[in-house]
Amino acid sequence: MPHKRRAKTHIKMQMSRQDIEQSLRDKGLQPTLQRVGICQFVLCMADHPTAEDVHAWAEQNLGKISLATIYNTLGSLVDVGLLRELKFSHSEKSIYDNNLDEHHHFFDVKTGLIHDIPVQNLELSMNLGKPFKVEGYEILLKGTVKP
Amino acid sequence: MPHKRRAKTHIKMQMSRQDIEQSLRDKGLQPTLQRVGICQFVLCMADHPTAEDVHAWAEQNLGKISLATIYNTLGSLVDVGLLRELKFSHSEKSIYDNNLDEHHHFFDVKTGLIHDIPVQNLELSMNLGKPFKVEGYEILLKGTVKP
DNA sequence: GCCAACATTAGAATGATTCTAAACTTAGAA
DNA sequence: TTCTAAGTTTAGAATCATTCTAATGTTGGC
Ligand SMILES: [Mn+2]
Ligand SMILES: [Mn+2]
Ligand SMILES: [Zn+2]
Ligand SMILES: [Zn+2]
Repeated sequence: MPHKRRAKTHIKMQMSRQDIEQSLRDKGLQPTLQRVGICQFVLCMADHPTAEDVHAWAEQNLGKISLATIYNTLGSLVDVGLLRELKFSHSEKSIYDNNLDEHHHFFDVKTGLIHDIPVQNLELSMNLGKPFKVEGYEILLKGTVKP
Repeated sequence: MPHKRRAKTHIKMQMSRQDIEQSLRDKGLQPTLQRVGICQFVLCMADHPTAEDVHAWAEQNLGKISLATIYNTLGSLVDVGLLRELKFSHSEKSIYDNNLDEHHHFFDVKTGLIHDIPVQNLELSMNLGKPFKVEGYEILLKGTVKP
């Protein structure tokens, strides 16, 4: 049964430039200007952005930057585990998730926005045949969110 | 709570050529040779095939056929509700589902196969904040299936 | 048989993402 | 410092599933 109390929701990590540079070094990535800039957005400000979103922000805030760099950087961040890559049926674009806690998602069909749902807020019970060995599951809720 | 008894699983509809032709007419689609052939596979034999799978079967069993026809036909079948189109995160390709009952899916990480899970076999309870109005959900289980 | 509507087709176009190969930049070592 | 190798960025080409285009073929009712 789900908890009665509302679970504390993921709070966006507030990181200084130095924190970001250190995180990158810790993961074996050089803290280049482009990477640090992209991280500021993708780790601290953005909410499930697409590569296109990241590129738009970067062009606006860091000056001209190649789309290849956006993809390279997002790919590296995913590889070292600072970011997750998700794909949903309603779009062909990947979205990047800075919430590293295990969680599910809610798709707002009106706005197209994705909201995080903490695992504690959902409970799944299953009754499958013996042959099925479940190792994990993803739940995508769909609906609308009140203003 | 999930039922104790195992739900009867979706049985693949066995349709004669005539049945298929009638279904197509009923939906306002001309029962062309290509369409009927594709339906034989995609409605009666296949299990979550990709467009590529359908094309391979069709080339093999119907003779030369354009990929565009495969996509056109699958699209029409989806439009009239004889088929569903699904996309999963683990692949960029759409898969087509002839199970029209509401159901969830199990992804076998070893074989890459998708299995249907009747809705009665899963029960989801949720405890979300007031602003969320849930209109539906998709559950994707992942794991392996015993031989 | 004739025609308009509908289908099929080859190949071009699209769009997200990845690759290529050249030009930069960086971190150390000397 | 200077040098160099490794790592990074970049423009543009390539990839791949899917959609579009526009020409050709087929059908069903008259
Ligand atoms: Mn990736
Ligand atoms: Mn489609
Ligand atoms: Zn998330
Ligand atoms: Zn299915």
